[in-house]
Amino acid sequence: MTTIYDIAKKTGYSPTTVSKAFNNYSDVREKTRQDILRAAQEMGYLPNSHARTLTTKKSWTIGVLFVEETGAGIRHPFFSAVIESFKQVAVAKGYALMFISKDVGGKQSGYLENCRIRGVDGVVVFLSDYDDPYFLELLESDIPTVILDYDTAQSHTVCSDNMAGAQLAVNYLAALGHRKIAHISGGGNSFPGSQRELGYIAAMELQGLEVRDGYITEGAFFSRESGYAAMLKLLELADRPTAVFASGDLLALGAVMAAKDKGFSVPSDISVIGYDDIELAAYVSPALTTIRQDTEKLGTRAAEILLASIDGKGQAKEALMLPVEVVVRDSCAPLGGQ
Amino acid sequence: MTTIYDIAKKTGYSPTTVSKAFNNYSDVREKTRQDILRAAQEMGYLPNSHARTLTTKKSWTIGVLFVEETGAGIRHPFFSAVIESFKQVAVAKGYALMFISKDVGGKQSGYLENCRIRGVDGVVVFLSDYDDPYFLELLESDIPTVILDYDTAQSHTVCSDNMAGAQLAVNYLAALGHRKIAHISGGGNSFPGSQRELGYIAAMELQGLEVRDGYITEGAFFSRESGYAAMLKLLELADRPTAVFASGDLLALGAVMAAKDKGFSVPSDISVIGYDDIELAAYVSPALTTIRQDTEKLGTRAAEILLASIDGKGQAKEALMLPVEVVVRDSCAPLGGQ
DNA sequence: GAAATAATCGAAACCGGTTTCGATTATCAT
DNA sequence: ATGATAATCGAAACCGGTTTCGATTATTTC
Repeated sequence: MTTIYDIAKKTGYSPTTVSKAFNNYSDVREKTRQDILRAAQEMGYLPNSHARTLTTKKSWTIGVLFVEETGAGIRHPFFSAVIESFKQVAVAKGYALMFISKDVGGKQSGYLENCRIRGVDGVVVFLSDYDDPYFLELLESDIPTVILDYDTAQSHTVCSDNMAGAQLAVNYLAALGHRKIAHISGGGNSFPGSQRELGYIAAMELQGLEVRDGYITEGAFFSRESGYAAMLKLLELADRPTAVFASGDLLALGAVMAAKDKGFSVPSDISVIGYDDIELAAYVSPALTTIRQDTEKLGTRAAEILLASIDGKGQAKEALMLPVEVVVRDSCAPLGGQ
Repeated sequence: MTTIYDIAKKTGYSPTTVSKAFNNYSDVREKTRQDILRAAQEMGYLPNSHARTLTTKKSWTIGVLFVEETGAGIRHPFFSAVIESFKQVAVAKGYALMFISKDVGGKQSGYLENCRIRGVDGVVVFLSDYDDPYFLELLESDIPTVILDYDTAQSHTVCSDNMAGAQLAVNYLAALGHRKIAHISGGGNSFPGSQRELGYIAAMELQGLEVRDGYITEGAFFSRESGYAAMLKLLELADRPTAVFASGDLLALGAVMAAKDKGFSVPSDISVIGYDDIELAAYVSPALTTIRQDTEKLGTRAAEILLASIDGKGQAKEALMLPVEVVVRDSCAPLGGQ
C-alpha cells in the first residue's frame, strides 16, 4: 500500500503538501497539485479511510439497525425495500452502510456501544421492537438518528400516516356497503400496529359503525400464520364480519387462506384489505386490495433527513409523515353484490 | 471519548500496559489488569476501531457486493435470505458487514478501490452480472473473496447445483407425463441461468425429449415481467408446450399470470415449475411447485469459507455445491389428467 | 548470598493520515 | 529600493491505538 509519505518521497514535496493537494487546499499551486496527483495515479495510491477517520472524526459510514429478533431481518420485503432506497441516496453522498448488531463476537454489548466503537456518523433505525433497552440507550445518546415507523420527539422519524391509512381502509370498505368490519391487528407493541388499530377505531366511529365484540383480533409479528389464526376466530363469531381490515399484507394473506380453507370465498363472502402493498400482493389470488406505503420515498426521505442532521443542519427533530393510498385489486367486493 | 491514555493517567500505568491489559498479554499481572479494567468500566471506555485497524491492518469488517444494476438490490428475496444467514455467522465471529458500492459520492471508483480504501478483511460477492470489469478487477486481487452463484477457480465459490436442479425439474415434469416441456431462462449472462439452461437441455436429452423450436425463451433479470412476456411467446407457438420450467420463481409467477390472462388454467392446461422457492411461492395461487435452494446453508457455508480464508486457512480455492430438492405444490399436474 | 531466571512494566516507534502555524519566497505598491 | 502583502510550502503535533525490546524488580536455584 502506498501512502502519502511514499508520494512525498517520490515527488520531493512534504507529506503535508501531498495531503493538502488531495484535499484541495488553496495554498498549493496548480503545478504542484498536478505533480502529486500524477504520482499518486502512477503509484496506485488509495487513501486509508481508517487513518483519515482517526484524525477527522468522520467515518463516512452510517450504521443500520435492522430487525434481528424475529429472525426475519433483512428478509422482510417491506423493510428491505426501504433500506435499499435509503442506501442509494446515502451512497450518492459518499457514505457506506454498515450493519450494527448488538452482540458481536458472542459478547452482548448493545447497539450504542458498537456504534461508538465503529465510529458511525449516524444511524438509521428499523426495528420491530422499540422497547428494546439497547435501542433506548441509543436513543438517549447524541448520535444522529432517524427512525422508521416510529414516533418519538427524541429523534428524527419517518413513517407513513398509519392512522390515515387505516381510515382509508375502513372508509373504502364502508363505501362498498360493509358495516360489519373487523380488524386483525399487527400484535404486541409495534407502533404502526397500534396506530392502525387506533385509526380503525376512529374511522369506525366516524362512519357510525359499531366495533362489535371480538372484532379486534390480535395477530403477532404481522405474520401470515397469525393472520390465519386470527381469521379463524373471526369466522367463528356468531355475528360474523363481512369485511376484514388486516394490519399487514402477510396477515391479510393468512386471513384469505383461512377463509378459503373454511369454505368462504374472497371477496364474494368476505372482503379482505391489507396494508403495505408488498410485492407479492399483486400476484396472489385474489390479488390483494391494500394500502400502499411509498417505500421508496420513505427510504430516500429518511436518508436525506439523517444526512442533514449529520451535517448539523436543523437541530429540531423532524417528524415526517408520508401519505398512503389505497390500491384497489380483487380482494374486496360490495356487500351482497358480485 | 476516553482513550487508553486517560485510563493510563487515572490508574498510573502506562498506555502500553493498558493496551496489553485489554489484549490479554501474559506480561501484565492479574491485579493490574483488574485495576485497569475497573477504571475502563468506570470511565466508560470504548476502543476506537479505526485506531486499532490502523496498526493491526485488521478491520473486522466484511464487504458485501450486492446486485446494484437491476435496481432490485437488497430487495430480491433470494439474495437477501442468503445474506441474512451469512450475516449471522459473520457477526458471531466478530465481523460487521458493510455494503461496498462502485460509485461512492458520485465518483466511479469501482469495487476493489473501495474495498482497499475501507480496508475490508474479505468480501462476499453476490452479483447478477459477473462480467462487470470492476468485479473482475476485484477477482484478480489478493482480497479474500467468496462468490455466490458463480463458478471460477480464482475464488472460493458457493452455489447450488443448478444443473442438477434443472434436471430435477425436467424429470419431475416428465414423470407427470409431459413431453412438450419448454424453458424460460433467466436471461443474459447470469451463471445460474445458463447452468439451469444447460441442465434443462441435458435432461431433455436424457429423457429422450425434443427441445422444439422456440422452446427456450429468454427472460431478463429473472423478473416477473420478463416471465410474463416469455410465457406469451410460448403460448403463441403452434406447437404449444404443456409444461414450462422457469429458471426462477418470479419468472414462473409472471408465466402463470400470462397463462391466466390468456385464458389458460394452471396447472390443468399448462404446468409451471419455478426455481428458488422464495417465500411467496407458497402463498400464490396456485401455490408454486419449485426447486428449493437451501438459502440458509448457502449463506452460512459461504461465511464459514470466507472467514477461514481470511484466517489464512486452506489456500486452495473451495468450490462448494449444495444439493437442491423439488418442492411439490399445486402448479404442476399430470398431462391430460387432473 | 550470588547468579540465573521469571515476572512485570514502560519508552519509543509506528500505523497513515490532517491541521495549525510559522518560514520562505515571490509579487506588489510606493 | 523598500516595506507590505500574497503565495507556497513544511515542521511538528496530533488522532488512539499496538508492539518490540529493554529495564527493573521479584523469585528461584544452587
